[in-house]
Amino acid sequence: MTPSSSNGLGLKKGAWSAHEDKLLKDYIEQYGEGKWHLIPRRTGLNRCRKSCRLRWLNYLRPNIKRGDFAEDEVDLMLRLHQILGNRWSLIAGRIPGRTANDVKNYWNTHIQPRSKQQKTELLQDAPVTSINPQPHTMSKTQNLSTSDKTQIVSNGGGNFISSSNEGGNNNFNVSSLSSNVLHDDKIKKYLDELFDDREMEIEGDIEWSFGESSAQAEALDVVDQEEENNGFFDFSLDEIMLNPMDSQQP
DNA sequence: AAAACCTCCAACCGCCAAGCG
DNA sequence: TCGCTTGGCGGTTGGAGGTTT
Repeated sequence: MTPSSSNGLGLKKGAWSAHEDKLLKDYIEQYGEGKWHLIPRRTGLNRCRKSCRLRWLNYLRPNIKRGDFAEDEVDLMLRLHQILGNRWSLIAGRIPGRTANDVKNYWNTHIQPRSKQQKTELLQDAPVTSINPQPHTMSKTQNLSTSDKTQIVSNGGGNFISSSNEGGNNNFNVSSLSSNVLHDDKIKKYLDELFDDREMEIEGDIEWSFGESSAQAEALDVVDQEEENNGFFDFSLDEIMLNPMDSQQP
């Protein structure tokens, strides 16, 4: 990535100049976000649509917070990552003023190295005992409405989700969310399905929509409530650091 | 003072899903 | 149904600037 280099199509790459920033900012203030493919044509910017979009989202957009992450922001990030994994855009949508790129960069530079180091030390100290997850069954079409008797509980050692749909056979449970069982493909698949389901509008009172930032916040308020009621997040930062979901990454 | 090394983060890349004709 | 376009995302890169030797 050399500054002011260009690709085969003659599009400029590398760092943005103040003039380019102004062109992009002026355009979006006039026409709004979206229609990224029109921006180079209308502004004369010699940049691809992706580059324009990224520059706006990560740098030019108003209310973007700069500088170090505050302790509460890091805390929130860790908790959300515990639930969502590397879904940086969802995590960022929950941390005001921070972009997905910010969150991802912070995680990769500050948290990941530390957690890996701790994990290595842990492995040296004691052998890891693999915990087999409880068998679970779950339908992709399972109704996750509030009428379900869904319980999220913590037992101190590990964090458990359990649920029972009294009317049907859709019983499932996940044990030790924050433990090494996350290596297990079945559990990972389950979590993927779980969150995929939650991203859809679910029959009932909860509207899970991760499309817009405000909606994301609303969706995750449910998680906050469960935290308050059930102590789902009753674990310390150090515990989280020992059990990151970075194991999900290939 | 300067070379080597390290850290941070802006930007790029490739992939995927949705929308549309 | 298929192929194309577009928007969006996560992973990765590499240059700039800071720190250490």
